[in-house]
Amino acid sequence: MPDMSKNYWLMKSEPFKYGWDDLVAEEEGVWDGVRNHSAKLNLKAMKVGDEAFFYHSREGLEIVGIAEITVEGIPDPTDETGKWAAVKIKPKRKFDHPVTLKQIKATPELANCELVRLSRLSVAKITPQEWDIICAMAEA
DNA sequence: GCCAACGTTGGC
DNA sequence: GCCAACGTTGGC
Repeated sequence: MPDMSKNYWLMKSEPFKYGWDDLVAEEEGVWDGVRNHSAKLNLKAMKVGDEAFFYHSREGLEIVGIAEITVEGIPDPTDETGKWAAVKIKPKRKFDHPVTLKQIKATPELANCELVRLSRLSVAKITPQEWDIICAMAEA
């Protein structure tokens, strides 16, 4: 069951740039480099304790695990203008069975999620219902 | 590698 | 303030 007291997200990364294994190796990573205003709004809305799916884009095309927000609302260290935001995350759980984009698209309840609708958005919001469904798929 | 979707830029 | 051109992202 999803915890209604927190928000759920999906963060995309290209595994050859920064993948799940890199986050695990670092133990805690800064999620920076976002240069999209919609994604920035999502980043700013994140709270410590929120959970996020970690999605591999371009290669893999699957949700590989869950990360947790450890620090919220920090300035993006890669940004000199001070306009962009970042958060820190840590790996929480790796999925036994990664959930692929294909599976998500084939699931009617998930067909309207931001990941599918706004394919270019690097930080997407996930509803508690969608969260629940995807977690269940990762167990199967 | 191609192309669709979307954001940004710049001329008017 | 509009819109065409261009660049980037990301699925295929």
